[in-house]
Order: sequence, then C-alpha cells, then structure tokens
Amino acid sequence: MNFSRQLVSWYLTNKRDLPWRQTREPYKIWLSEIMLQQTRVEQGMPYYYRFVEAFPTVFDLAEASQQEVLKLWQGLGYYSRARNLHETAKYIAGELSGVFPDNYKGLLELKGIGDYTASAIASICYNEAVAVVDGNVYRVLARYFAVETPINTPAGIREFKKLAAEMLDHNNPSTYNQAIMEFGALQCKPKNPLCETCPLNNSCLALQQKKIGVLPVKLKKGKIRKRYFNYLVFQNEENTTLLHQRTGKGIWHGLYEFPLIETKEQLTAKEFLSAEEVKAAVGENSTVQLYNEMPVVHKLSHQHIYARFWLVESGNLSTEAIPMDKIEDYPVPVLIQNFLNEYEPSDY
DNA sequence: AAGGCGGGGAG
DNA sequence: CTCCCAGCCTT
Repeated sequence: MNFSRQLVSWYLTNKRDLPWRQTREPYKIWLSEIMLQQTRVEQGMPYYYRFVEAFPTVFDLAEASQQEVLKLWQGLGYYSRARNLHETAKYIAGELSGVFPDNYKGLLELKGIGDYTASAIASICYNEAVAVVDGNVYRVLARYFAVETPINTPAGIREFKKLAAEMLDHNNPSTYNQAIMEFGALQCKPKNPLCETCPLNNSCLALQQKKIGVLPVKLKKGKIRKRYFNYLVFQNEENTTLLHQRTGKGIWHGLYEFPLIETKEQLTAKEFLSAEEVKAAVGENSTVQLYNEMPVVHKLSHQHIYARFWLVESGNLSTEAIPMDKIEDYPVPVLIQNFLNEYEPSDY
C-alpha cells in the first residue's frame, strides 16, 4: 500500500499539464486514450487538439465522413484506430443518444476499446476501481516487484493484470491509474530510469537485484518483411491523376495512394517496363519516367517498403481522375505525403 | 498463442 | 541500429 501512496504523492507534484487532464468528459478522455495507444504523448498531442477543434462532441465526430476522419488522423498510424473511433462515435450518437457507457464492462463492448482503454475511461471518468495495464504499468510493476514473466504472453498479461489490481488504490482509482502511468513515463523510463531520485528506490526489488536493465522481459517478435512498391503517378495536360483507396486487410486500410504495382524484388527499369502488368496499367500511348532511381525506404514496425515513383505521361484518364490540387483532401500514407511534399510537376 | 498494424523519437 | 510508445483485433 505504501507503493500506491508514494506513487500518488509523486504524481501530485510531478504530473504534466496535459489538455485531457482538464476534463472528465468521457468523449475527450476516450479520444485521448485511443490516440495515445502505442503513441507518445508528444506525438498525439497536436492530433488531440485538432480533433477537439474539428469535432467538439461525439455527434460532430459521428456526422463526419470517414475520409474527413482519416485525413485528420493522417500521419498518426494504426489507422484502424481512426476507423473504429468513427464507427463507435456513430454508434454512441445514434444508438446511445450520445451517452457513453459509464462502466468498464459496457465500455469494453465498444469497437476499438480493449481492456486498457475501458479501464482508463472507467477509472478516470467514473472513478471505477479497475486497474490500467499499459506499457508503463508493465515496466513499473516488473521492476518494483522484480517480475521476470514476459509481459507479452498470456501468462504475463494475466499476472500483471492481477498484480495491478492488487496495488490499485480503491479510494482514488482515477488518480492512482494516472499516477502509475505518469511515473513510468517520466521517472521509471525504459532507458536510463531516474533511480537516484526515485521515491521508491529503497524498496524496488529490481534495483536491489540490479535487474533494472533487463526488466520488464519482453519476447521478441518475428522478422521484418521487405516489399517493393512501384507507384504510377499519372500526369496529363488536364493536370489530373489517379488515386486508389486501399481496402481489405493489410497496411494503410482506407487510405489513398497512386496506382500501385508491387513486385517480389527490385526490378531494373527495363524489366519493370517490359512486364505485362505494367504495360497494361500505363496504357499504349504513354511515356514513363522513373522519378527516383534510389528507392525511398519507408520503415514500418514489421515491414520495410522500398518505393519508387514512376511518372506516367498519358492522355485523358478515366472519369475517376482527380485534379492534382485536390489530392490534399485525401488521406494518404506518410510515404505518399512525403513524395507530394517534394514533388513539383514543373520538374517534369 | 501468434501475427498484423504506423510512425516517430530516444539512446 | 534497437527498442518502445496511455493496445486492439483477427486468426
């Protein structure tokens, strides 16, 4: 119990002044929690401001189009979060009269809300006694109690959830949950934790056992897949081009990109241009020029994408063609946005 | 139980 | 380069 009181005490004097700490509105807490999943506070903050500005209430978010929502989310990654956010907003506005479930169990039913987020909203907004377990909590508990169970296994998840629940301050779940997370983010950091000034440094088992550097234990995941993307940037006298929306499974679901031809390996320009698939895609009376000889390397968590852009000068395009100056209305991957930022049609 | 899903920052 | 971030969903 001393553990919990120390954390809360530390929190009250060290907490950051974050915008979502100014409110207990479930809509804004929900918004912040979804955005901060696997995302640093500094990275999510500008997006939070933009969303609150554009969609002050769950009804505003519900009434927006998916394209608007994805566009505002562009660059934040894990785009299923934005799609689920939008779907849940429509559900709450339409089916629940805009009122969020007021407990863990009810929140857990919502799309995009898992154990962590349901616990966070329930405790922060309604002071329900449910413990959050995020990356910070894993680290703080693993170190303080010198728990060596890998955190990314079912056994580890169960063990840490139980431990977190035991340590929860039932008198103030909201403050305690935020305290342990903030403590993990600022004091008990992944690298170079501030053990010298830590209020728990006389009782931390990992510190006593010199295991700070190896805790928490996390099993490594698989290898990185290499992919070779060839984007066809159509151009013509009408200054229009083609964009396709990605559908189905895989990365960037719902986002737009230029027509894509993926190859198993890096082809030479001659090989690429002589491929039947490519000739069919660019058409008969077109000239094709490779924009970047050196592929752009775009690194994702589990994929490395080697991207080349091919400028295709062609005649009139189909009716689905988009004016070049309208591209900015479409949500696109950062890889595409970077190209657009650098590319000037006058270069051609 | 394992894999997929972004992008960026720190060390 | 590796690690990891206020995780969730699907298979």
